[in-house]
Amino acid sequence: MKRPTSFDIAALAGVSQATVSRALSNTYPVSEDVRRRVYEAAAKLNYTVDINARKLRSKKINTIAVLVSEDLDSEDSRINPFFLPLIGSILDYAGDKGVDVLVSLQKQSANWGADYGFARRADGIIFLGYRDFETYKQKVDVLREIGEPWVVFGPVMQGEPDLFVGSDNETGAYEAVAHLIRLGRKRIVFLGEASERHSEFFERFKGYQRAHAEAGLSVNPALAIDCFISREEGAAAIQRLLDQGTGFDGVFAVTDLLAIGAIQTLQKRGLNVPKDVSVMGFDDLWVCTCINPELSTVRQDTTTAARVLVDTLAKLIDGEKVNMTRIPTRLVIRESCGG
Amino acid sequence: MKRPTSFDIAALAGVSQATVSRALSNTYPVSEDVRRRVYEAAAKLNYTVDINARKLRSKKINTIAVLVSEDLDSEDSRINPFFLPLIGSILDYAGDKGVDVLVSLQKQSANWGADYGFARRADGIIFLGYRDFETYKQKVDVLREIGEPWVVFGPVMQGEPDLFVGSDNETGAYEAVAHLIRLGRKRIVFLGEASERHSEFFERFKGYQRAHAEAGLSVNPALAIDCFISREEGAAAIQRLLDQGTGFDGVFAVTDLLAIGAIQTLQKRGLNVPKDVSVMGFDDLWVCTCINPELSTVRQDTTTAARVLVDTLAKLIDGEKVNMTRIPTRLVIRESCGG
DNA sequence: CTGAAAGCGCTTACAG
DNA sequence: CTGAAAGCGCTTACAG
Repeated sequence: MKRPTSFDIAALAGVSQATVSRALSNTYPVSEDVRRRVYEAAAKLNYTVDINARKLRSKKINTIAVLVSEDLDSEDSRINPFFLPLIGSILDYAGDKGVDVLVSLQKQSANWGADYGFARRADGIIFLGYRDFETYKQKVDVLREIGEPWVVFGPVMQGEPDLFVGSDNETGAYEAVAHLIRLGRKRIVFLGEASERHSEFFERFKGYQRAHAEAGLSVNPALAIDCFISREEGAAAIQRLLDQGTGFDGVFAVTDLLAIGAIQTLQKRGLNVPKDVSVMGFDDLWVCTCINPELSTVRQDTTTAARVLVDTLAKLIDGEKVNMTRIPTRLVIRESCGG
Repeated sequence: MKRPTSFDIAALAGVSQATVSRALSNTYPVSEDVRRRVYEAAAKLNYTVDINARKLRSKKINTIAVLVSEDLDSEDSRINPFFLPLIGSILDYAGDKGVDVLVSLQKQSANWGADYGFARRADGIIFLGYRDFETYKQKVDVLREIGEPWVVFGPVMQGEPDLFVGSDNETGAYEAVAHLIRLGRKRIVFLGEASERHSEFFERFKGYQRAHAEAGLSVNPALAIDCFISREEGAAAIQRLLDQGTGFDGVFAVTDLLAIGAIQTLQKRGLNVPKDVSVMGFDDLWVCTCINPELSTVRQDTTTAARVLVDTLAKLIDGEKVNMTRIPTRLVIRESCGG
């Protein structure tokens, strides 16, 4: 039983093949009577348009690729948990728009050739993942050369002054740290990488600085702990600090994962959170309300982010100009910071 | 600047277009000299094969669709967290095999037409998500009719005696409950749906029963609490039990999410886990080690599951026979069950 | 090992 | 609103 083609439908409906195509694609006016006959014939033969022929002929692919970079830090999950609801929302929103989504896990080891292949599987690419600037730059340069639209969530991309989709990291961090200061915390650890290689974290560091400056507090360099984003690194960093005897009464972590690692170490060392140390995270993973004490954090709005990413990419695909979009964050106060 | 075609490469390399195709697809022998010239020309023009033309002409799609059913229970995440590492592993493994993966979130509200469209976007479909049997049956019947291969992770599908890919739920549950009994627990709650509508949970109930039977213990029907899979439902169920005054000293939950909800309620009511009540989950989400006490659980092997799903689907696509596959689970003992 | 040619199943000007 | 016809960019018998 061969799969039916539009010619089979045409024969059954008593119209030309071209008319079948027009009726089924809803692009040209077709008489109501013909339309019904075509749909009935299609239903009877279980016919669906061959998507590959349509894509080839129309030159519209109607598919976006989501390239998620593998997260080698974490123990078992290969994708950083923050990106999971974001991917879910992208699937959701793209689904509503009738756009297919190809998802690919980008291994650190993989050469760019693999991604490059996406250039004709999708109209554009969304990059997700905590990669440093250099990694993105390489990939993005190739895409620029072949004229393939792309967008990254998170970092500010050099050489693309108008293109930014990400949270308002500076304000989010500022509000979080200002809250800790308001609670009376004076020696607040900054847990994360404060370098321009990861601009989203660097912006959070700037918010941390501004909150201190506005409160007339100086930033103690010994409290800025350079580490990446996993729970293990958060735990290890706090352990080091404790071992050194560096005193602190607050922790602002650039990810919830780091904050959770910090809390686990603090508790293991007999310290009370939030009594002895207030802890604040960033992201608002669903895990925040599973742990004890529940984690205060800066919520990133993944639903809005997904919409903005998909819409921005759609504009780029259509050759339109895009605007830099900073998505507002929201401070979520729970048990871990006391007060 | 128009995108180059195989004719452009042919002209540049001084061969026929057919030879370009053969050199680039690695399907027919081509002389080394010609091969090099073709690859050089392709590289120079940034050429990649048009995947849509290839798919149309060759009739090989080389793509699988992962259809994840939306999880309406949980507060924010749209996909049950258990499926996340499984999806990650599918992306990983399929990527290694050179197969594209189309991921789609299936809304409960959506009509089947949406999925049906996948029939020609992908060679086959992997279903993921906790849906009851009736929901799957409907979809699967259509696929059977149009001859599209599919596979579901979890439930035993009626009418497909040879097709099963899932964890060995009965044994996993048996081992978990037997462990609780060995610790001296005698009144163990079964938290989850013990009905054939969800065969994976029903199998876990059978394991719960067998562990009791082997220990010479009778199963108390008042301790089998019918509830679905979210944290909220787990919390509410335990609350009801406590309010009723039904005594218990152990909880076996069919998902970690339920177990976490149970622990939160127990602690809120002033009970100590594991001193007063031992709690055991199922899945081994990464969250298990974030909470306090860390959750004992039955680990489902998502890496193996992903391989088996992709390989089984590949066999079905090739028209081969498949075997029923029960993937072994592993009991992971942590703080929450004491002992 | 290579070339000339047919054709995969659609969409879309071009006419009417 | 509808039909006849061209053609999207490949793969793959068919010959040599």
